[in-house]
Amino acid sequence: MEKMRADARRNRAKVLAAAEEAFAADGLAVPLDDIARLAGVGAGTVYRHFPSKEALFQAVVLERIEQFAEEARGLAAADDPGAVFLDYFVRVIKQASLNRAICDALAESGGHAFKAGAGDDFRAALAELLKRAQDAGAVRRDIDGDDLRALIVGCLAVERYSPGSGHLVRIVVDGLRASAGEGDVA
Amino acid sequence: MEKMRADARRNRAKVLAAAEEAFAADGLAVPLDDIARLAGVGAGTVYRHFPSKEALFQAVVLERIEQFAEEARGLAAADDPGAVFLDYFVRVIKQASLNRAICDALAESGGHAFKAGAGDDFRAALAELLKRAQDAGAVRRDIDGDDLRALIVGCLAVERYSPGSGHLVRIVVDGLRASAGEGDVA
DNA sequence: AACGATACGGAGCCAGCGTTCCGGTTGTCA
DNA sequence: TGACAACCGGAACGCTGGCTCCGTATCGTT
Repeated sequence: MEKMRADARRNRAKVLAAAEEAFAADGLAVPLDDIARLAGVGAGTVYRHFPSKEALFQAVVLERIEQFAEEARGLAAADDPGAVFLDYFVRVIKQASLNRAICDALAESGGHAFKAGAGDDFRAALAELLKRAQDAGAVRRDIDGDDLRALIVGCLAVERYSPGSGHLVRIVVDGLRASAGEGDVA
Repeated sequence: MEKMRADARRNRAKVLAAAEEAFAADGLAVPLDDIARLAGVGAGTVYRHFPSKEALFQAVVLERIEQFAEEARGLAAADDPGAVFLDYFVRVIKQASLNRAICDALAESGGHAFKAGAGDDFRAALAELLKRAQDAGAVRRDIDGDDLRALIVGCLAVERYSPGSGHLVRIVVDGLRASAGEGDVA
C-alpha cells in the first residue's frame, strides 16, 4: 500500500473520492461503472484496488461510521448523560439522512455487512452512551443498544420518506425519554 | 372480465393467489417467473392478464390497503378517539410487518406508486382518525396525516430490522401521545 | 364433430450490472 | 535510455430479470 506506483495511488484516491460522492448520493444502488466514469478511470482499475463493489462501499462507509463511534466515545464522560445521548442520537440521524451510503450500510448491517465486528465500535459506543443516559434516569430502561440501532434505521426511513423538517424524529426522542407511560394498547 | 374463457378466469385467479403469496413473502423483489411457476402457468400467461409486474403488484396490494381504509372508516365514530387511533396505528403496523408486499407499497407510495389517488382512501381515513384523536386531546397536534404515513414506514423499517417483540413501536406511540415535552435537543 | 377465436407456455430478446481478461501504456529503476 | 513490471482502459462475459413472440393447445359455439 505504500510501495504503489504514483499513478496507482492517484487513481485509488480518485476512485475513493468518486465512490464517496456517488454512494452518498444514491446509495449502494449506483452502478460501479458510474463510479469509474466519475473517477475518470476504467472499471478494471476500480477492481485493481478493490476486490468487489461491496468492498469499495465498505471502505467508503467504514470511515464515516468510525467517525460516529469516535465522537460517541468522546461524549462518554459528559456531565449530562441524558441530554448528551439524545443530542447525539438526533445528530447521527441528521448526518446519516444526508448520506444514502450510510443509510444503506446501517439498514443492512443486521444482515451480513459489517459481520466481522467492523462497525462494532459504533455499536459499543452507542450502547455505552445509552447505558449512561439510562443510569441518569433520562431514558427509559426497556431498550438496549440493538433496539437503538433499529430505531435509527427507522428514523432514517422516516426521514427519507418525508425529508426536511426532522420534527418526526422528535416524536421518537420524546418516546425515548424516561417515565414514558405503560402503553396499554394491543 | 366476465366474458372470459373458463380456463382464463381460472388462471387469472391462480396468478393472483400466487402473487399474493410470493409478494407477501419477499416483496416486490420476487422475480415474475417465480410467481408464474408458483401459479403453475407460463410467464406469458401472467402478462396476458396484467400489463406489467408493477400492475400485478398493485392489484394484489390495493385490495389490502383498501381493507385498512375500510377498517379505519368503521372506527371513525368510536367513543374513545385517542385509544382507537393508537390501537389502529399499531394494528396496521403489526399487520403490515407480516407482509412485505404492503411494506414495499407503503414505502414507495411517496414516490410514484398509487399516483392516481389509488390509496388516498387510506390516507384520508387515517387523517380523519388522527384529527379526532387530536381533538380529543390524546395525540400531539404538531403532526398531520402525511407525517403519520412517514411514521408508519419508519416503524415498518424498525420492525424489519429487529422483528418480533414490537415493543419499539411502543416508543413511537408514547412519543405520539399529547403533552409530550418540548424537546430542546438540536 | 369441426372450426374459429382465445388463451397458453416457455423459449428467446433485450437491458443492466458485477466481474474478468488482455493488449496497450506508463512509471520506475538500473 | 532501455527494459521490465505494474498498471490502465474498456471490451466482453455471465447472469438475472422484465417482457414479447409465436407455434400449439384448449374452449365454446354451430
